[in-house]
Amino acid sequence: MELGKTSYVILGMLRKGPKSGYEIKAKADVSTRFFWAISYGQIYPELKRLEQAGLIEGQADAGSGRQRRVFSITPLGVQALRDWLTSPGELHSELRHEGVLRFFFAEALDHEERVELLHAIRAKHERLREELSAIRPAAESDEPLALLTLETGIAYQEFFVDLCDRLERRLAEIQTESTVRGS
Amino acid sequence: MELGKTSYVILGMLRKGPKSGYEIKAKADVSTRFFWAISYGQIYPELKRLEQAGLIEGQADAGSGRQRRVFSITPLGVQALRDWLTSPGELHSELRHEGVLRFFFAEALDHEERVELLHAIRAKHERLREELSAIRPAAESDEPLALLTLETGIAYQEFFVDLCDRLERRLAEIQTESTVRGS
DNA sequence: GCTCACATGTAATCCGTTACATGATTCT
DNA sequence: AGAATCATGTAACGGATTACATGTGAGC
Repeated sequence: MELGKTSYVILGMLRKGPKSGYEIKAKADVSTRFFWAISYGQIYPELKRLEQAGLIEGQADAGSGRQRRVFSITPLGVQALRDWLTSPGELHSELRHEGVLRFFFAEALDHEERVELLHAIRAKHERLREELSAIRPAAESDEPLALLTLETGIAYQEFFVDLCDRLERRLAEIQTESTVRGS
Repeated sequence: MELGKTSYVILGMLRKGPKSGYEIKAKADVSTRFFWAISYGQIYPELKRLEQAGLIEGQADAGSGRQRRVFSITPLGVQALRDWLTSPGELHSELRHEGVLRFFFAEALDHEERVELLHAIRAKHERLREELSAIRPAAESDEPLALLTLETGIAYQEFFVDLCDRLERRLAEIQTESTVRGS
């Protein structure tokens, strides 16, 4: 069976312990979401596929009062996860960033509007940074790599915040130049 | 008509001057690709749509020997571009980064394998940084914002290169701790 | 003459989101 | 009693990639 990256998100989450589809989503929303998002529309069908392939096993949850299926990873699943983690070849990575895209085309704007754009981008990343910082205390008891990844996420948001500040200064220089020369 | 971000990439490119679909792709491949990629499969159908909507105009190219259609942006198209550039609301941004994803799940690996993973991620971003640096000289004569955006791209790749170095050091600390304690 | 870059397009497919539908349990 | 959260799923849709098909012009 062909496994997509999403399958590995699920396998990886289950390797940390048995979980329901709902729990997988909840955990992903405070961790992998920031560099690999997944949705219910993928999770439930994929759980079915992975079970059929023998990589995970589901069982009706007796313990909790709720009616839910909890999935555990099988040795076969652990092997599939490990194989992916160590497989050579292209590490897929892509970014879709409307803010930078707009900035690239901002020659069509005037100075004021460009600055506003940078402020909007900055605000967005600051919000994300705070969101991640809020998660941090809960992650401190976690596995060390999960915490390192979270810190990476925070640093990533900070990169963009600092970037906006830098770009605003550069923009001011450009503006002064053209004003002095009189355009 | 509904315009997606891809439409604005095309409008933005045409605002810098008339171009064929092929040229739009070529320009995008050395600029917007790094934060908003587009493919031929989107470009040609979209050119048709934009022309029907009156946002661009195509004309058979007489000048060059080749048979191609060159598109120009119309005043309506410029307005649509400006409207998008200044529109408030969510700035879409998403990242899909297999390297960080793997690192998050690297608890399933041993120390050696984790370091190898970081090296692979680092190598990838270093390659991208060099790719962008190679483009730079050609962009120096360009519009200042295009150059600033390119520099942003270079800084972005550098962020990941530095990140890998930092993570490798952190990994070494973790490894030493657990070795000393004897696990 | 051959190869490479220029040039345009479409169809199949994949991946993922969104919206919807449904219902149980826990908390206030 | 009512709201919020837990919980599972599917169908429609949208966006984008890939592979394929086809042909021309320029330079070696």
